[in-house]
Amino acid sequence: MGRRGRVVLRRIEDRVRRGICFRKRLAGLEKKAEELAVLCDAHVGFVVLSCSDDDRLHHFAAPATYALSP
Amino acid sequence: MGRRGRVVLRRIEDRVRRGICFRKRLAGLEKKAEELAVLCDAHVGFVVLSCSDDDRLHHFAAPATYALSP
DNA sequence: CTCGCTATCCTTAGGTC
DNA sequence: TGACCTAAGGATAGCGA
Repeated sequence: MGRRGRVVLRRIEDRVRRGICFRKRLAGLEKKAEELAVLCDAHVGFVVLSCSDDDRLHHFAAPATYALSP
Repeated sequence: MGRRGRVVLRRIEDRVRRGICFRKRLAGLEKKAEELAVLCDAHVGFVVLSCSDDDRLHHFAAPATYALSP
């Protein structure tokens, strides 16, 4: 189990595997974006347009932590 | 060395540490965004507005891999 | 298909220079 | 200040159910 090798930056040709990867990584990106917003006091927003999985537009926005101290 | 404990989702109060964390995580987010774009054939773009580090707007955009096969 | 598991790779906080 | 190093926590590909 687990990942076999290192990530190769290349389009995943298999449709099913690409779709699964898309959903998992989209969730991962949201988490990272939120962490950046909270930990580092920044507004973060992103848009993802799936071209060959669900052909949909996904978006996410996280406000910065309410500035308590400078 | 290495990280000491788990990441606590809370604004980092120390200005220097927050700034270092911001730059590292911004770079990490860019990498993740590009991987999502390439691996999963999606357009990805994001905007980050630093509220207390450099007070600047950072942006990033990655085009999907040119659709070779459906 | 979706969910949960986990070995494996990746990211990064804290440190040094 | 920035670049580099490393341990450790975190993300995730492949599977099983």
